[in-house]
Amino acid sequence: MEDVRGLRERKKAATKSALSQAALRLAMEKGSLDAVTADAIAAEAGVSTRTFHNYFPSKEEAFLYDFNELTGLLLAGLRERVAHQRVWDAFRDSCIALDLDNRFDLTQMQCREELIHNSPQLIKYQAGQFMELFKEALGIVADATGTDPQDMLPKLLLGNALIAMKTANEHWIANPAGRTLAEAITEAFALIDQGITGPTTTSHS
Amino acid sequence: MEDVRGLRERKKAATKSALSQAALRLAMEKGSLDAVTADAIAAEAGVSTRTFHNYFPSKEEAFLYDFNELTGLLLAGLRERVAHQRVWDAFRDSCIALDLDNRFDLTQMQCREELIHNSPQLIKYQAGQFMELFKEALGIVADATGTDPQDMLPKLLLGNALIAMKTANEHWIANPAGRTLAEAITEAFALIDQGITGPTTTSHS
DNA sequence: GGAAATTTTGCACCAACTGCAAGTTTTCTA
DNA sequence: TAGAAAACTTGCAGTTGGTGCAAAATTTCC
Repeated sequence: MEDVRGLRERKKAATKSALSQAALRLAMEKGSLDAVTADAIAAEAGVSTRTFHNYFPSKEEAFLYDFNELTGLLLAGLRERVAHQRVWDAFRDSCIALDLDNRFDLTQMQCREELIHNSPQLIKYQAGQFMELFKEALGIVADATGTDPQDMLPKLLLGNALIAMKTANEHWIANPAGRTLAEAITEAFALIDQGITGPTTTSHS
Repeated sequence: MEDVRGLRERKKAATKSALSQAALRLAMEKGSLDAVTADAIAAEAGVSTRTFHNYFPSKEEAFLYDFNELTGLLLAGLRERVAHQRVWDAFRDSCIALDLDNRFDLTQMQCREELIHNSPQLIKYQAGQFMELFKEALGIVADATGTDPQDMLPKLLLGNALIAMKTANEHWIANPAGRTLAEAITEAFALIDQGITGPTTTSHS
């Protein structure tokens, strides 16, 4: 009853995961990924430093590994849904379908969030990954709808969707009581949907 | 007729600017900032490598120096306008008031844009600076309107505004013919204003 | 069982970045 | 204006990140 993939493939996936986990664990221990060396991560995972760098170009990439995997799932969901839904709804539903809250432990998500926001390096890397996500999503939308990816409209639409996703996630992680992540996402998308630009005015007395 | 600030301050500003310019010039020469060493930038500006790192923590920061200065201006504009305008309009008008197209040479802006989009490192750093801009803008809005910066609404609003700004800039730089940057910005903000989420649907035949 | 393909690892190397202390330059004050 | 105080520049040593290369170890496939 071996896995379909050979031993080699399974081992590679295992070490990659082990390295990512090690990065996460050590960062939580030290309170910051910046305080963790690539050497330490490799040692924790039981491989050489050189091997660590065969798998990840940097410790930040290792730390964000499964976040990065999720963007793959998100894009796959988008690709599928965009064929028979408005782009906006397709993106929202793909976010919800990720089922983040059931996939990960809440306290661990909170921990990761804090570690990211405490490390300038991690903020940059995560932002960079968002940029890639944006670019790929733009390609998908352009393919599906025939719009020019150079146009402002699809960029604005997708940018807003990304903002909605990120905002909803952050907000729910910081304040998970009383509603599901799916509800938070729905709320964020609905807020933009009904025209976000008006309401927040200054309170002239 | 000396500057109000002493010689020392002027010299510091001059070297900082020289270093930034050197980074830009060398990156354009080599076709990529990644191919330029900190040593080379320091040499080009006529200071030691160590001094370079006294001014900038990385070559990326040096490259993005004036971009970063602009965010200061943008935030100042926002702080001022938000007292008597809707946040949305205040942000848009602050963007326009930056007067980017008159402040910089178009071909140089195009060059910078290309260099950034060809360097994963620069993309990350720029994205990181956007994050900081976002955070500071959020604080300003929270102060001015009394909204909680934890709420989703101001985050969504400001996120959308940032997206609009970035999209308009990119679009105008890639396609400056026939209209001013201010018009492009106005258009982008107007597109979101009138509800961006609906129009782009798939074209079921 | 053993050759071929792939992975792991050590090693050498370059580049980024920082702390520290000594040397320079600017500023301030008497 | 001399000269002390403050601030800036620089070189040096050291840590870390990251890559290319070739040898050793492992897995795969016939």
